[in-house]
Amino acid sequence: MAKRKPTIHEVAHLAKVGIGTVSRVLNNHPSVRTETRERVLAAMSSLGYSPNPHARRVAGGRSYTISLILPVISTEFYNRLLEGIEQVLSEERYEIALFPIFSPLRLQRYLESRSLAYQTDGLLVASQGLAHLLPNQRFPTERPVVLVDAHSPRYDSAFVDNYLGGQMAAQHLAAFPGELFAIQMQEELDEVMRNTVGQERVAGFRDGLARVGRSLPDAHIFVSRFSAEGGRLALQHFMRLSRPPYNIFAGADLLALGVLEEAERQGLEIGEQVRLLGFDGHTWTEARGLSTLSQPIEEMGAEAARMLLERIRGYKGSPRARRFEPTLVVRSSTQDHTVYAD
Amino acid sequence: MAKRKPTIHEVAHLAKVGIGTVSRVLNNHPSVRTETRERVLAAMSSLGYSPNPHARRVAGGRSYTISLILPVISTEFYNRLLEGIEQVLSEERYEIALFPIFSPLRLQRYLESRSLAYQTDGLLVASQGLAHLLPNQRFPTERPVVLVDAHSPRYDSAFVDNYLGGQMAAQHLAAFPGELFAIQMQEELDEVMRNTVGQERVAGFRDGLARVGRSLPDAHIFVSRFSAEGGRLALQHFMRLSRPPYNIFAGADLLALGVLEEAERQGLEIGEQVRLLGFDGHTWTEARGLSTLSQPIEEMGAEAARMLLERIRGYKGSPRARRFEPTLVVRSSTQDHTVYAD
DNA sequence: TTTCAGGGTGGAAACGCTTTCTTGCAAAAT
DNA sequence: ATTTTGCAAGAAAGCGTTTCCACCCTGAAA
Repeated sequence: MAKRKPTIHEVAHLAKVGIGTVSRVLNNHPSVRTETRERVLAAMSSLGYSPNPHARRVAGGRSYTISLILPVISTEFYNRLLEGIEQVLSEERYEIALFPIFSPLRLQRYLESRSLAYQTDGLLVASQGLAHLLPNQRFPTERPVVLVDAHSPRYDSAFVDNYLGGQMAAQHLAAFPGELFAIQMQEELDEVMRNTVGQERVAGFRDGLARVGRSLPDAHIFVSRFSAEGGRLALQHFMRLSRPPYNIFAGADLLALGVLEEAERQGLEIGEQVRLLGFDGHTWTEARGLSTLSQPIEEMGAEAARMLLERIRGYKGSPRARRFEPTLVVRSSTQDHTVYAD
Repeated sequence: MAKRKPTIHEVAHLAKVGIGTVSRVLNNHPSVRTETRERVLAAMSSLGYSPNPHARRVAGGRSYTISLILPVISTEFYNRLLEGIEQVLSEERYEIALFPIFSPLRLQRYLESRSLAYQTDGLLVASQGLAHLLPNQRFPTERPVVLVDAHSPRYDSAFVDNYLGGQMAAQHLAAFPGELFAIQMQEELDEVMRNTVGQERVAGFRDGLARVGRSLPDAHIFVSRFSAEGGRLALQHFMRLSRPPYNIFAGADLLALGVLEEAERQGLEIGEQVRLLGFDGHTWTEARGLSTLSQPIEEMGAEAARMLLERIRGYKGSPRARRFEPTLVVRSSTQDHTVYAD
């Protein structure tokens, strides 16, 4: 029992070819006849074979695995990001090893050079404040590093312009009658987990409002942890401050969800007494009729993955920064039925 | 540039020994003379040598890595669990590869037999409903599997008795005057993410109350997502139902934190008008004076890790179940200053 | 018909280690 | 003095891959 995993030799034997040919099939080498390739692939799947990444690394210098370091907050966002990354990498038969940052301590472990995180072919880092923590702002590795949803002059990066998103929110919401409000994601207390995304979005909102002659009083900004319940508390808070209609920019779709829930509880009509704009563009927003600033999360992840692959393959240029812009998606939560001068 | 890393051969040559001896030094093999060992160590540090982990894994036939599959909810709990597991494994030169379940889709990928998760020496699975999803309730691997914070007759497991914890909460809180309330963690809608922990705790609470002749009306159970804000909403809800004092069993410390925050906002005194008992025993509860049912999370993780190591080393016995019990920690949140008959 | 090019393939060597086998040698036992 | 024991350490055989070289074809060019 406990039969060992099949090796390339067993595949070769079953397919009646040499091990060299099996290896060529594994690596998509062009000079393998289609008929041979198929026989080998059939043998592989019949044996349940998968190559040993460590042996690949020893022999060829590549393990066909990359590391993704990411925080464990805001899971829907990271889930989509992962999806985008995986899309690109799986086409190239790359695997992803995840390094979720559960705590500052755990992060420190990841940053030690002997960590498993550095034993792969490259690093994808999805954490804002992370680069700033490192000595010389560099990760302790010779292998390529690409930042995603973050920015640094040292490394390739792909990120969304959150400030711009805030401005777009301002432009959209300022057109409606009624007072303006914002819900901002609380910044983590810990330096290590620092995440300024919420700040950037609200700053853009405030500045965007200023540009059209409106101002956002500090009292109209509700700071909340990242949860739907936070959105509910925010609406309760706003209701104590003033009367409808409320024009609310929620710093994230999840916060907006709480506003929707609480509005329903309070009997406020969405699109009339409460105009609500989220941020993220998660799929469920469509069903809920929630207007939102849609981020191209998957594309951002895919682009980061592509840049990393290029680096792994030897590209040596200076760091590239790919900026993505959110898109305003208007739904019923900011489309009321009354008509006013336009 | 990029001079190649020194290998075991160069170390052996410099220290004037064979490569076998260098390897023995690396692996703390006892039969190396102290004098020889020191010569080898000196050679290593003078060359800046560090062993190639991939080569070790290929040659040794082991990956010196185990997989930990876990959900990404309730991060403090899992952080502590990880800590306990790592404690044991790092002593044995083992690394942990994490497989966080971000979504049902991602879980399905982990369960496919060709996943990276199965490229390691063993599996540690910290997810309640997971075993039930599998064909024949077995993971598609010949490697050893141990469940932690979960239970199944098929595999070794280490878990905390949540129902008992609920009963202990009942016994403690029923002694105080005033009405009784509970906050229960919402079950995930998704079958895959199913987590009955919240249910078990509240069920124990209800049954424990029944035993002493008290009952817990359904209206006194507030079901909330897992967030501090959920606790705040819960207290608001209870305040609408009845007057102080409130005796509240929060299904998790994080929910209790929200109750603390909201009580402060509402001017209710903890320990007097609000008696509050959490569940988990996280470290911050001490500073906040929160009574709680402390779970031996680290020990549970450590025990699971030990069982897995034994299996990896060839232990063949039938599945073992290790049950842990929570401990009641009484602090000021359930120690009021008034005196009544005891 | 012969020569040549080049695609397709098998197998040996290499990657950097661990592990087993073997030998050398000194101390203990006969 | 001879045999036995056991520890230390070198040599060599793997581990599961990639890569390179040599060889065999087949078909086009001469």
